[in-house]
Amino acid sequence: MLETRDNRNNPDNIRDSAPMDEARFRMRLSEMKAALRDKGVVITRKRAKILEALLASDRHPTASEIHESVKAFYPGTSLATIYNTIDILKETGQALEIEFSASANRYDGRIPVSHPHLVCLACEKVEDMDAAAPNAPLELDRVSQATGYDIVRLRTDYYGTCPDCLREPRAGAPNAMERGFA
Amino acid sequence: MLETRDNRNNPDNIRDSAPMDEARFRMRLSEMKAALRDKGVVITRKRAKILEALLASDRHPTASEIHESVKAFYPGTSLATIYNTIDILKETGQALEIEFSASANRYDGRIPVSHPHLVCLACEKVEDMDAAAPNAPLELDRVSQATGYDIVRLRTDYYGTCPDCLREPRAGAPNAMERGFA
DNA sequence: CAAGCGCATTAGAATGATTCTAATTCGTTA
DNA sequence: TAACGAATTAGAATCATTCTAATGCGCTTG
Repeated sequence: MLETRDNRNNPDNIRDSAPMDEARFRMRLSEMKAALRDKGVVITRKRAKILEALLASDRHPTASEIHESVKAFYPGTSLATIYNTIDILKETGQALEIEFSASANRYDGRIPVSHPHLVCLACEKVEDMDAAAPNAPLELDRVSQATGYDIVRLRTDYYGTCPDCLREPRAGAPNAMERGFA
Repeated sequence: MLETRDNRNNPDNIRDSAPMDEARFRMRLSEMKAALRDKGVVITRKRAKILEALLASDRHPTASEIHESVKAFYPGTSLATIYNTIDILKETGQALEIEFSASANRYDGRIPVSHPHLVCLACEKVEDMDAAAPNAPLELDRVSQATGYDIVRLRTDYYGTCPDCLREPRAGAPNAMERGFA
């Protein structure tokens, strides 16, 4: 019966923060490397670590978070290298940049096509939301048709307070909303 | 017959860059002033000019564009005052901030509830898109229900090249996409 | 194996939007 | 008119990101 599949009120139906399994991790990693090689970009050891750091984190990491991870293996690594590699990933469509003006940009290498995010204004967590929901390519086409623009990507993000922060509002820490994070 | 109303392929159906008429301008202006007064905020002459500058422009102006407008009337005005006033507008839900990390934030005082935008990566134009389309409050509720978040606003923006820029690509100017604008 | 070329990487300076600071001025009310 | 609090100011500070110019490293070719 249909009823058993109706789980619309189950948060897990639409929030997607599951850790990436080993198989998917490796698959995505070689996909990314292949895409870079196709562009004539050399996969150095540092660059490989950057890709891994990006994929390993379920936090939609910032450039400096990636930097920290990579420095654990290659202490001499410069932030500039992280930004350089991220630029290449963006150019090749292998990573998504989620821009913020009041805090550092976040990066998504796991799902490289436009998809919605949930952003917690209190703890600055960024989660994927139901990656399958809107069919991005279709949507880009539809809007291109309707507007005369040549639309290449879209951004759909929901801002609010996550369940964790609703449950235990941190008395201490200055909250992100006050600091203008959005 | 229905056919005459089917203008889905007409760009004007979904792009909304019409200038604001006098009546709507004045209505919105007093709405904003009322909202500020309710909060105990004094409407000084400078603040009034800031609100007007924000409403008068169909560009979704930056803070410094507003600053320039206001300085035409009150030359001594400081940028800090613009930012202060914008902050109050944000707090009272009277203006929307559209954040960019690679260029200045843009502000929308005309339609203060979440609605989609079209962003041209070449000329950095920001247009409203069919303001009526998704019912934001409803959508916030739906996503709150589904995720357990308390969602307070959403961002839906489409990035690409506008019809003008598709027609005449400017050979000279460094294009925004290359400069990382998004 | 040696030489040379070009990309990768680096440290640190530069940039630019935004926020902060501490002092001054303005508006309102008494 | 005095006095208080809010508004405003110039300029310094901040912070993520980009730029610069020099150095290093890995490949290829001879």
